[in-house]
Amino acid sequence: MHRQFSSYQMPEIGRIRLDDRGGRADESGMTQADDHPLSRPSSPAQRAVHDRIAHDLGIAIVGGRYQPGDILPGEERYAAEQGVSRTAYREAVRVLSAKGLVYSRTKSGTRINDRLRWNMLDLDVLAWMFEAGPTAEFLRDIFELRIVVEPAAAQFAALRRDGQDISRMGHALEEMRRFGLQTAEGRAADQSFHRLILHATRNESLITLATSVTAVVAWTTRFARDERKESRDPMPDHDAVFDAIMRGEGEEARLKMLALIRNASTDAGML
Amino acid sequence: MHRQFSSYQMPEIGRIRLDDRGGRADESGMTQADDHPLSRPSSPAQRAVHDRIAHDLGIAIVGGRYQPGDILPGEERYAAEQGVSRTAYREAVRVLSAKGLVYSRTKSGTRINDRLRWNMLDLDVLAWMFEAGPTAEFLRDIFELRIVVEPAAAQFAALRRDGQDISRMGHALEEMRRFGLQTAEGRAADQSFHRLILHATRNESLITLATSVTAVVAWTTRFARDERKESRDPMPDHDAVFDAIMRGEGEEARLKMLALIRNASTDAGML
DNA sequence: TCTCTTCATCTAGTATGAGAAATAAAAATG
DNA sequence: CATTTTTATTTCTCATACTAGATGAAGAGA
Repeated sequence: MHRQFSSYQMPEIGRIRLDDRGGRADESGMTQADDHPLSRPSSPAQRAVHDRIAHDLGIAIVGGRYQPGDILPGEERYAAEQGVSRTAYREAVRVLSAKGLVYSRTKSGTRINDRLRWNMLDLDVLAWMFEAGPTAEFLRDIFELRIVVEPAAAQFAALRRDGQDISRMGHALEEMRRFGLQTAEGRAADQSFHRLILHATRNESLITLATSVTAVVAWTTRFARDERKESRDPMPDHDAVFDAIMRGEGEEARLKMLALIRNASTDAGML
Repeated sequence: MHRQFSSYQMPEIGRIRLDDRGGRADESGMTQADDHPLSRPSSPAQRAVHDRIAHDLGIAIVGGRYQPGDILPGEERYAAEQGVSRTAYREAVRVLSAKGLVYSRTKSGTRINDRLRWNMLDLDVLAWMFEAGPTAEFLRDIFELRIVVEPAAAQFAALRRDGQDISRMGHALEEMRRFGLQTAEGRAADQSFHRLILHATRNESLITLATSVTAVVAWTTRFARDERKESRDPMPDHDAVFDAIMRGEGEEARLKMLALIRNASTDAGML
């Protein structure tokens, strides 16, 4: 047999996942260049065992090494083979079950659920998909979702933003203009701008959804960056969105954001 | 002190939650009147202990009895007070953690996460919100999301549906027309129609999202039903959506679906 | 007095064994 | 052949012991 699932073969991406959980609260989109992804005060130096197991199994499942209908190894067996306790394994299975990936019954064992039951928008599931090697369909699905969600968010933001939202967005765009997307500060400002739009929608479920979607987009574009030397100047698109939101023009904000995403996606090679 | 969280005070709604997990696969939206919500073959007669604990704590959290930043009772203490084992309690906490509701650290205890980290689109979280007594903002958020998602789904469906999709949708509409929304068969046909549209989008993340949204909508309208004796005839709206999808007119399908939802929502008293 | 270090303490995490409950499959019964 | 009973297997639950790491307070040093 082979040795182990070993999630440590992809350290770069693996680390990204951790950034999203357990950071400090981040208030609401200030633009300080706090972008050290590793600046967490004191994460448990080595991940908990049950967490590592869930990670390994999660990748194996979304990566297709287990198919829907397959049954996971029994508790005794897995614990013995992997040298962990049944407790840790069971807790890992509970996590997977909570995300809809598997379903446990006595006597039958725990089976992989049908993909329709998977919680595709869960941040961990998305991260696992990404680590397992995202399929073209997966990426297409997410980018389509982005095209659905972000323009709608801009529309709601245009109708509900207050003065503070406007001023913060303006500040983010200023910084973005000043530093450019080649610098970390510039990219942080870009992220802030989009986060501020989300915040201005006053819709928590929309925020949750968009957070997942933009995470995948960020992971994707992080590697697609710098393919062409100089891509299109992003500022006019952003200014147009900001202008529409500021003036409270919902439909216009939606269309401008749609244009922004279309341009950004084609520049990144997607779409 | 009070006795226990006791999720059994709301039997009707509590049972709804169970229907979504662990049913048979359901292939893809056939119209047979299989709508007995209680027809599951052999669910564990009484729910697992860790599941009940997760349920109780989940409701307590989303219902605001614990605020973000609060810490849950320690393992020893909770186990002693509630008469369960530490194991069961820990597994429940793992579930909540997997859904983003809490975050555990040694010595600090497990704290309630900021709402931004909650997995608002998780079916269980949504169900708990609903059981805890959905706030007006929560319902507004979900209905807004529905208005964003379902028209977009119709648009994609119009571009990607195949002959089988069309024929199934047509059949569903026939049954819906035949039985009407006053009967269980008619409502099942209605659900099938919407599910078939989702299926035709060929986008799994969209399907996952819409599944959550429509679940909440269904729970809501289940109680708002029959307020007015005879509401508007739903068939013309449905026929219009179907027609646009059949002809492959994406933008038209989007607009017709938007109209359908608007009408249904106003009839149900929402919006 | 202040700062840094050390250390006791508290809590979640891991491990193990033993048994209960559920259920799929086999066997017995009509 | 249908139905019921038994059997075997697997998850589920509990109890207990121990580990590890974060926290805060006591103590040492400036």
